[in-house]
Amino acid sequence: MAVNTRERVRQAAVKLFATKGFHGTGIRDLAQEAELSSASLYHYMGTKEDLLVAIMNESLRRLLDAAEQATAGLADPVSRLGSLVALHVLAHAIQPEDTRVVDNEVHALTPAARDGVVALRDAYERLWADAIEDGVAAGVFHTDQPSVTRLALVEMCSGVARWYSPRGPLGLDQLASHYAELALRALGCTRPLGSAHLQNCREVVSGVWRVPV
Amino acid sequence: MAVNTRERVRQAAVKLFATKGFHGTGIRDLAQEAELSSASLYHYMGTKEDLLVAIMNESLRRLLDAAEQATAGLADPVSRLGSLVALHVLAHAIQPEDTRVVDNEVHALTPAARDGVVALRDAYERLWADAIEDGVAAGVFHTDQPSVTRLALVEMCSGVARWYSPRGPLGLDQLASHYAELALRALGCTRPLGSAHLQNCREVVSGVWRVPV
Amino acid sequence: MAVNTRERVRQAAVKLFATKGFHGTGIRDLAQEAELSSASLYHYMGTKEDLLVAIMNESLRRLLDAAEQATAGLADPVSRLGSLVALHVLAHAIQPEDTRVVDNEVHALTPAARDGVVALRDAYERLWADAIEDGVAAGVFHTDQPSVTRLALVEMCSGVARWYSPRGPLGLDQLASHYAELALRALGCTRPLGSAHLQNCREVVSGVWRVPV
Amino acid sequence: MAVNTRERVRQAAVKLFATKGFHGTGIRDLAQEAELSSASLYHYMGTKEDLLVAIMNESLRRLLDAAEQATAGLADPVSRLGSLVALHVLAHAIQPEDTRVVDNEVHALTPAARDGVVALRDAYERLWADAIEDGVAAGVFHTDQPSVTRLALVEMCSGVARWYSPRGPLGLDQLASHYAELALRALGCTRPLGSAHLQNCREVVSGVWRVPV
DNA sequence: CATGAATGAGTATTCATTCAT
DNA sequence: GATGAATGAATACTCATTCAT
Repeated sequence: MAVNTRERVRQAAVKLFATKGFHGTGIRDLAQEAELSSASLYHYMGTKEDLLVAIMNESLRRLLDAAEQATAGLADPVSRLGSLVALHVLAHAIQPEDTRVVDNEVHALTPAARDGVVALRDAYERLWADAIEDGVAAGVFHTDQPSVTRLALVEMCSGVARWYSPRGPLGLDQLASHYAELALRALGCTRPLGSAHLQNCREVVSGVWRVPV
Repeated sequence: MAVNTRERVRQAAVKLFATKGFHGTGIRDLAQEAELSSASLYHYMGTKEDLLVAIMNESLRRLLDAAEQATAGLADPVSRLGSLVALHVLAHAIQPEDTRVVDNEVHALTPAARDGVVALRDAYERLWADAIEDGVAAGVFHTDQPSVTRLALVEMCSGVARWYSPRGPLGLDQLASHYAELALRALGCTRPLGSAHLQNCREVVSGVWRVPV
Repeated sequence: MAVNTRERVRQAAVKLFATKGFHGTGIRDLAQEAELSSASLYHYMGTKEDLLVAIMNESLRRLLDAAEQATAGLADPVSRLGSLVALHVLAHAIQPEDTRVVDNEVHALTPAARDGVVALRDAYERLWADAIEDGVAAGVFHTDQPSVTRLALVEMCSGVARWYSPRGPLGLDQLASHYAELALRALGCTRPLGSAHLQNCREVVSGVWRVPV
Repeated sequence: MAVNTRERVRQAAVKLFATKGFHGTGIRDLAQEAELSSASLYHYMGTKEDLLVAIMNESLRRLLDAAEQATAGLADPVSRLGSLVALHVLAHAIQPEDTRVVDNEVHALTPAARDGVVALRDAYERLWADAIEDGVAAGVFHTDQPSVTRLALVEMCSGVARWYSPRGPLGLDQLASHYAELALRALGCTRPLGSAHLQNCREVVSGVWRVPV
């Protein structure tokens, strides 16, 4: 019971923080969404900011874990970067609210909390940076500003959380492979992402977020 | 004098809305930033939301005007899309705060105000969509999901407002041409944006935002 | 407990609205009078205007109920009008604050709320109008402007709330019968109100306002 | 010019204080109604309360003057009381806003200012009290509570300001003589007010308020 | 004469949070 | 577990008033 309630609170918070922003969400909004009194809410959370920090850390932790799983054992930079893109896109497509909270509400964090979030984010982006740098070194990627390119590609993929709808005509597979193609092309690479890698990403996502994908 | 004060209020609002969000910015924060008492603030604005609406509409209006100027008379889809990318990137690099407000605070708008903002945004994206569709029809761009591609590219370029610093090593020219290259490559086009078009974009930006670029 | 507190808030509001007017009464005055913090006040009320509306509707509702009870079954216009006068005067003498709020603060109401109050008021005055018209038709009252006369008499009786003090020399019985005499005389009727009817009014008042009279 | 403007400010204040109450009327409302900037307002008045005090004192002063003129030289209590009633009613019918301010906004006065207003009011009511007491002594009026009766009659007549409209079917003459009849009847006196006295009241009112009546 | 600018104190209302029950 | 009650501090915004120009 308690576990479920705690989860309901978390989901209410994710939904509202994503929709109205952290500062735009009142504790009473949260209570209503979670179908609890506002006093009861405090059995399942610390402060409002604790809730935000937990959401952000968990979301980023999962993304990082998933990215590590998806690229574990991949030597080829094209496969690695393509997998990172596909995974990122899939994650943002199936968890758009969590993602938007992570992307948009950093400013609401206390400096201390922000440091932890930024550290996770940096670790995650390191995976992208390594893949790109390795690809450039291997001559399969072509860019004279690898960092700028990395930032551009990550932002491109994160944007998915702002518009993708599972009820639209575009399937997750198409979406992910389309983005992988865009990214690899932008890196000057014509080879597409192998469908085995895409399939692998789906499985990782499915496991990490415990959702059928 | 009054004109200057009004402008100071606007700039304070842009800075704080971009940094702390609309709901995270108090009227007292605004007053302090504008070096006014909070009561005096109300000589220069309507409500806090009026200020937000004005900022958003002006910013989008300028972006749309600039985009129309930059592409006016360009028949070639490659030049048009490249110019849109360069212009978008330049605008986001020199006005990152305005831009972040427009991108992140739509949720804080009243439905009525939101409609106006969305209409401007749609008009702007129409320019991108036309350029991409024309390029595909002309066989110079290759994508089987033009709308998705458009969204991906716009998001990629908007991301600039979140990390670019004019004090960093990367110049505006390099930035813009790099993004134009990424975008054109992603569209399966190897031809780069001509430097004359880039120069034209700089001039348009310089005129519309009245800033030397 | 909660019920008592709610009632305490209501009484504080009645007292202050009557004494200083609705707009002259601050939420802090209310809180102080009710011995609550101003934030706590909002557990027991909606807005300040909600409080005013509730006070007005309840007061008028009671007056209307009492008037209907006091005249129920009375066929004789002299008894009916005399009873209405006595009842009105008694109500205004024992509830002067509620009454003054109803009489003086209509201008502070939102149009929507005003409509409801005016409807109750009209229903109440209808009772007076009927009694007067019936008396004129029966030849026991003499006035060629029944509506004007009704307004004059109601205002005359309402005035009691502005000056009567239970600590003064005049008892409630004397007060009520004196006004009944004034009213009946003004209507050209020499027959006084029977003491049984006066007694009946006292009982109705006592029941409706739950106060020994 | 200045004199006219000052008068315009006074009239704006009377209108708004009567309609929305003193505390419900803002200095900006006043400025708008007087077609002046709120700063300019202060050339023509002291504080907002000064304006209220002036309005009240002038209104009461005029009423007192008029009452003294109307009854000067009248020995007969019936004529005196009838004239007071007629005059009061006429004054309230043609100056309903001034009157409502006087009647309803006493609570908004500082104690010091209130004393002056109450003194004028007492002097005025003294005229009524004398006429009633003289009539009782002379055996033409019959009431065992002269003070209560006086209060009742004054309130009855003041009520006119709350409902009378010059655009309605009832003329001023009819109104005044109807009220005189009601009052005299209530005092147990069957003799009506002579039409010469009514005419005299009209002339006094016309002179004191400088309005054709 | 007139007013734009300015403000300290005030407005009603909501905030996140605690705690006794 | 759950919540009604409670509140100090904050919210956006308005007040009556002054004053330099």
